[in-house]
This record gives sequence, structure tokens and C-alpha cells, in this order.
Amino acid sequence: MNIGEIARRAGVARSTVSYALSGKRPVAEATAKRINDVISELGYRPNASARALAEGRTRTLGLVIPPAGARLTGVQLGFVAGVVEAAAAHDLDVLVSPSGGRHDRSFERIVTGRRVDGVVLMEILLDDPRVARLEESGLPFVTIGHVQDPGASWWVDVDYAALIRRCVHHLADLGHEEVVLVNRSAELVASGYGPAARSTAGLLEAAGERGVRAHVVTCPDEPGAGFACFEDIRTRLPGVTGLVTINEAALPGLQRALQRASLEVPRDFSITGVVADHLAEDFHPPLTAADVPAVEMARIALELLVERIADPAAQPRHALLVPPVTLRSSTGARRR
Amino acid sequence: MNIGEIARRAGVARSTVSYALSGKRPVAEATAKRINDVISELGYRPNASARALAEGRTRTLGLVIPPAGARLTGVQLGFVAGVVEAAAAHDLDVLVSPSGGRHDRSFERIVTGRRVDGVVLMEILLDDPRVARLEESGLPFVTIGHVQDPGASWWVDVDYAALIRRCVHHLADLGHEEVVLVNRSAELVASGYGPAARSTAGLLEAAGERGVRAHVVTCPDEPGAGFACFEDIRTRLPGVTGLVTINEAALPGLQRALQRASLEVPRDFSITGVVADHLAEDFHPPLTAADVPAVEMARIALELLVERIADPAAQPRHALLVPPVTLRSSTGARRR
DNA sequence: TTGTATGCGTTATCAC
DNA sequence: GTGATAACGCATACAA
Repeated sequence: MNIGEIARRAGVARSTVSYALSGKRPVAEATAKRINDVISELGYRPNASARALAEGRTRTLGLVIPPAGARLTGVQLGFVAGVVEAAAAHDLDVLVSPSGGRHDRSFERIVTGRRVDGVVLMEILLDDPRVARLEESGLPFVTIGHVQDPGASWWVDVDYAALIRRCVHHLADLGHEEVVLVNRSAELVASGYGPAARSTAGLLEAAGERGVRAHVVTCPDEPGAGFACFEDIRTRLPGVTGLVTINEAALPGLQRALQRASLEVPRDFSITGVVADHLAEDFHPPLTAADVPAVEMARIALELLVERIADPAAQPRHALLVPPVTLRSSTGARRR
Repeated sequence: MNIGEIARRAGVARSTVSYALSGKRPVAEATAKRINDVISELGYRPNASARALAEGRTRTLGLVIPPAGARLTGVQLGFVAGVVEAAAAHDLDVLVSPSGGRHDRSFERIVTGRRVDGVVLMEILLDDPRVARLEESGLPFVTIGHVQDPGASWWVDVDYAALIRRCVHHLADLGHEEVVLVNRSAELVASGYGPAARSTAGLLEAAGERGVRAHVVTCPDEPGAGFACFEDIRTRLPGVTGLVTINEAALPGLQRALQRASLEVPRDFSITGVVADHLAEDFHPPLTAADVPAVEMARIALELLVERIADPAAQPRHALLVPPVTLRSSTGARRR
């Protein structure tokens, strides 16, 4: 059933039905009622493809997520949930594409098939081929996370450098003199993942400011790796009394290793970092941390994208969030 | 740029380009080369909406997930990842819709906007209005989980009753005489969530067979709730020495409560259940459990859907998986 | 082997 | 206020 059928039954022209539906031109009350009656009787809804073809827009957004197979972290999950939710609020649909590199078929379909009006790209690298691809395609897009040149594009991010710096200052205030940053995986660091680099920078900056000895270790995004990582820290860096991390997936493992080592938090050891809000609450003891407002970030990204789609000539905008470090119970004075 | 432009530059008719692209009719080698050269030079890709309109199919699948806001469990996350991954392998795109009840706009768009060729529905209720809606719409769909009448529809599920039954038998074998099932939330149970009902049935059946005292408690899908739930069990049901659960989200809380109560697993208390595979490994100690092969289930669901789309008249098919209970370290002989 | 013509279901521009 | 009708970009039946 199509718009012509509705028009026929209502005894009007197709265009009149279209206008009754869109409201883009006045329709006599009586006609409108007749049309609406037929529509609701038959349960008619316009064909999305036809509408997209005629209108030149799909009312659909693309969301590029890390390749399937990789388990999403809490923050990443928040991004996805936030984008989907915010899009639904705008009556927009979301097409998800699990894409790693540049020559991904799914990603390429999204970019070049004109099936979306815009794209949200998450977990980008400092120099990301997908960003370049989107730029040359002319498709409006917003990234969660930002590339090297912050002024030239649309993005939302959390200021990892500032947050880690604050965490280290906090530890220094508590008397800790040697700390370690548990970063994301070595592969991610090597491929130029922004948060990894910026966290390290923040750590070193704060360490310099406070005369704290600082170390960085990489750790895959898994509980088991967190466990192994901490055991390694204990043997290789025995002087460390404070840990700061952006690797939330490793947290359960770190927790278990702490316990295994009979270290009581925060009495014997302090731990803090940048993690998804709910994870901080679930840690035991509750984690003093900068809570990444993932859902909120996704919402902002979506608002920016909608804005950019509406005005393709608009100047790039971005948002750099600096959520507070929330004091909970995982950090304490260094025990001498 | 469109197919006409390619045709013009290659000096052929539009249909020839179309056929060269689809291969549905032979094209002379030389013409094909000329066309392909132009296509790759201009980076042409057919417009998805136009193609969908002409072809009558969208090469897109719908995936209905629990409402945004609800944090996805490990198993649910596996479903999403599995569907997206399997769809990508078929060169199909996935449109996600976060939908709870029947009158959801996003869900309604999917069902009635002809923007997808089929739908995967997850986390369904025993009597789910969305299933009814999809049935009356005529859109091919497959559910992960199954409704009351198992023969009439396409689905894939895990046999919760059998698995919980096995878990209870296992506990009985170890000498446990009083066990508790930690179910999903009371709301979910009340709304008629299949796994919740079937788990209870399996528990009671096994308890009857083995003369074990059995209890059921509901618990929201959160670590904190798991903690509270276990505290409650200890006070209200002090004789319980074994716990079986399908609530993986509560697991970290249960674990913490166990520890808080100074109960060593499995020496003092046994715990088992049905959970996502990776969670079982991450539990401490590793959880003896039936591992839900979520990604695999999603893959099967997608294969079924592809099959159903290809042949709308095909007889309903389904798959009821009974993964083994993997022995790890969280269950042991009852201590007298 | 290739070209022509029509239809897919809308929206939007004319004309009345 | 409303009705024709031309796009939108592609696939395909029909001709040649």
C-alpha cells in the first residue's frame, strides 16, 4: 500500500496526501480528516526508501563502533547507548558499523552509499584514516575523541590529560611519591590512541610539578590482564603506592590482585583514574575517580551532528569536558 | 554523481552500467573495463535508497534491543555484537532500535517504514506485544528467546530450564540440601520474561527430583542489588549452602557479599548458574556455570533470518541450545 | 551484446 | 485549496 492508494480512497491527489502528512502546505480540515481516516484505517506509513530518494536525506545516522569481536568497555557502551537514545529522541534511526581500518566494507557502505545523513565516529586514533575518509567524502560527522588538530573538526571529548593530572596531584597531596599509570593496551598505544597519549602526558606533567616518580605500563582491556599487570607492578616497581588508570576493563583484575597481595585499599594502596561512572561505584571500595559522562558525551555528539547536518557550512564546534574527580574511598594517605 | 553520469562518461546506456555492476547479464569485457575504470576513477557507489526502492529490499536488518538507559548485560552485549558481526559478514547493515513496549516510535518505524528486510528481536517476553506486531506486519523476524508456542515461530534460545536443572543436580551431587535461585528483577519476572520463568521451573523440577529445598529470590540487574540480595539470603535463608543464578549483572555484588560474609568459595559456599562465557572466567574463583554462547546464538539467529527472508514461505525453524555446564572452581562439596 | 522504456513511492514545483 | 507531473537514482522487462 502506498500514498497513491491512500489518495485514491480519500478521493484526492497524491500530493494532497503528502502535504496532509507533512503539513508543508495547508489542507482543508475536511480533506485532512478524510485522509487521516483512511491512513489510520489502513495503517499506512510512507516508504522510507522512496522518501529518502525524493527528499535527499535518510533520517538515519551512522554510528561507527570498534570492530565486533572486541568487547566494548563500559565507556564505549555508554557512547553507543547515548547515541542511540539521543537519536531516538530526534526520531532518527541509527545504523551501526563495526569498523576498524579504512577499507572496511561496512564503513565504506556507510560513507559512500548515501544511506545516512551523518556519522558519529568513536574510539578514533590521533591520526585516523576513517576521519580522513569522511572528510574527503563530505558527509557530516562528529567524533567522540579528537584528532591532533582540535580546531578543524567537530568533536566531543574528555580532557584526559587534565583528569590524569588531577588524579596524580590528588595522590601527591596524600603523600604518595611513586605512582604508576595503567594505560590501555600496547597495541592501542602504538597505533596512536589519543586518550592513551594524553593520559601519559598528564601523568608526566603532574609528576614533574610535584616531584613524584611516575611509571607507565600498558595493559590489555581485560580483567585477567589487569591481574597480571598488577602482579608485575608489585615485583618490578615495589615502591609504587598509588595507581591511576584509564583502563576500566582491567579494574576487576586489579582489584583481585590487590586483594591477593593482601593490600587493603586505601590503607596500603591508593587507586584512582578515569572510568565510566557506574564502574566507579561498583568498585570495592568505591573508586575515587573522574567519572566519564559517556551517555552525556554521546548526547552532545549527537546534538553537534544534528546541527552540522542542518547547516553544513557552520563553523566547527567541539566540547572538551573536564568532569570533577569524585572523592570516594579508594585513595588515602600514604602509609609510611 | 549517479549511474547516468557513469554511463555518459563510459559511453554506454545506464542499464549497461547497472548490469556491469550486478553481473545479472553478460557485458563485453571491453565495455566492462571502460565502465569499471570510470567507476573507480569517480569513486561511484550506487545510491542505497534508490536501489532499495527499485529492488524492493534494503539490504538492512533491524535489531531491537532493550530500551536505552537499561545497561546491557554481558549476554545481551554478546547478542548485539554477534548480530552486527554476522550481518557484516553477509554485507548487510544493521539498524538498531531501543524499544520496550509496543507503541515505540523507533520500533514502529522499523516495522512499518519498510526500511529493513527483517528483524532480530531480543529479550522478549513470553507474551510479547512486539512479536504480535511483527507477525501482523508480515515482516520476517527471528527472536532470541522464545514465546509460549515454540513451534509457530523462528527463534534461537538456550534451554534455561534444563541448564538450571543441571546446576541444581550438580549441587545436589555435592551434598547441598538447600539452594537458592537468584533470578532477574521482580519487574522482569512479573512481566513474563521467559528465562526467569523457565529457570524457576528447572529449579523446582530438579529440587523435586533430588529432595532439595529450593528458594527463589528476584534481584535487579546490578552489582549493588546482588550484594543486598545475598545479605538478605544469609539472614532469611541461613540453611542455604548453594546458589544458582541467571543474573550475571548481580555477580560482582554476590561475590563481594560472599567475601564480606567471610565465606570462602567453594569451601563454605557454592555458586553456579547460567552466564556469559567470559564472565564465568572472570569470576573469582572461576565460575562453574553453563556458558551462554551469546555471539554464537546471534549468529544462528541471523542465519535463520537470512533464510527466512530468502524464502518467506519456509517452515518455521528454531534452535534450542543446551551448552554444557563447565566445571570450574566455584562449586564444592557441602561442608558439614 | 547493448539500448530503451517503465516502474519503484515519495516530495515538490507548477498550474489551476 | 487542490490536482497534475516532473524529478530522485536505480533495476529490469522488453527490444534490437
